[in-house]
Amino acid sequence: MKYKSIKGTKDILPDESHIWIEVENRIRKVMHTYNYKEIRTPIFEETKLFARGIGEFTDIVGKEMYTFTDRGGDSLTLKPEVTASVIRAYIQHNLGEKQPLTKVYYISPAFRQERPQAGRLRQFHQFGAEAIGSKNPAVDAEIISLAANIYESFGIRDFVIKINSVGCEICRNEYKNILKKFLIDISNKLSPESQKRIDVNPMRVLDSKDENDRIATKSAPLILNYLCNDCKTHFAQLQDLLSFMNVTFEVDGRIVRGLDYYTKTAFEIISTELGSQDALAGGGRYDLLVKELGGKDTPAVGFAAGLERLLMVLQKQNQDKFQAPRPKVFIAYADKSCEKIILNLAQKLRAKGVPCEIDLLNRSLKSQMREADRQNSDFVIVVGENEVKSNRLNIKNMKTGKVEEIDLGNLENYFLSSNG
RNA sequence: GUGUCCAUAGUUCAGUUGGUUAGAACGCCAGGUUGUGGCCCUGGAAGUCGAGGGUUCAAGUCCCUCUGGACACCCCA
Repeated sequence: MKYKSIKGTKDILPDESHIWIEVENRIRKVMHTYNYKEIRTPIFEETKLFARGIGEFTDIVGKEMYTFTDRGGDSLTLKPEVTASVIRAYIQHNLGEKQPLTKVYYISPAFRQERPQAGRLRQFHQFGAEAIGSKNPAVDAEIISLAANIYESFGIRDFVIKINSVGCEICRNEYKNILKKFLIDISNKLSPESQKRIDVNPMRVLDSKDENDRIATKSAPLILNYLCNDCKTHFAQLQDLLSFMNVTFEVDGRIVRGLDYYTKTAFEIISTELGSQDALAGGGRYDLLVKELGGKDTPAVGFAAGLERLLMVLQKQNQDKFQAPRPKVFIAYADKSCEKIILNLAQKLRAKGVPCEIDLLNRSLKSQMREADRQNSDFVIVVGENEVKSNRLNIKNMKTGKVEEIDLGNLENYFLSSNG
């Protein structure tokens, strides 16, 4: 085997592509019930866009981006997440001038150069939504409910919604200093990894998976107790609204998002079914990003979710059987001389939108029947001398085994009526 | 980037302390007398044993390097 797909990438083969198509369509359907419209942005952007948008010192920008120089000497990057691109498009096309609130969603590949593991690929797929233009906590609530609704629409119930507020520029910085002091005092009890993080990103220490870190930070100050009045009210209102909307959630003061641009609301949807990579979706409010990227000061909320992780949960729960496309009719020939006739019949049916298949390998009738069975087609028509002479066709129902005889002229009608 | 385990037909796997032409199941192909699938029966095709190097009379089996995969850390979707 000479050529192989790149490490951490996967082919979606014909046997499974229909599942992706169906899942994507269902996601679209829920998005549309909330009146979000699809936006499609290029898979690569100027490197600076992500460095600026996501944050120079995040892991994503620091070590995970697929960055290259094109022949013109420009530094380009395969998008590691989609929000920055969406906001770029929002600003570039002045979407905010057309209407005060822009509600968009996306289903898109994303790229990060990490070591692959369960639920993590180098090219993976995200779906998500962004509502740009309102600071109303009702939008936060809508985004969270939208994300949750997508999972529910697939019959998935084994997930937990965790929400937090990471404050704004003012109260977060004050809190960070208080937290730093606390962490420095107990730093000898922390893991080496966490010790390094005290300066760079102290809030991340609270989110550590290390058992000892968890114990050591049990009495750590949580940001929820240090929010300014504005952030505090916003968070209280959000909880109130979610309760009114019958969205079940947990408040978790330790949630920190990996991207720098979040303000106020941060949330995660965690699967209780998956392994180590159990985050189905994450999101929150990012009131500073639009301005940061050169637009007007515009508040926004959004979420991003992993398509592969949704598929993993679906597979684990064996929730849904997605039907693959299949031919309704298989038209076989009894002998090769009838090939032209079956081509013609297939042509007629296809023109009417009836999916059908014929043999293209000069196979025996037995083989054709086997093929029809394997293709899971509903009906088989065998064309031979008899049919040509009588102008009548036998239609075999493959489920019941019964055969019905019709006039050749009624062929299309037969499949367009209740049988079709 | 770090760690652990792994790599043999299309797929899932056997393959003894190194020893002849590397096996099975499923799948695939063809048949089982006239023009009808599934079940069953018979036969067939199919492997550079991940790649490269080394040890040996002899390597799928032992050693090294690389590549890829699985899982975990880090981080995230």
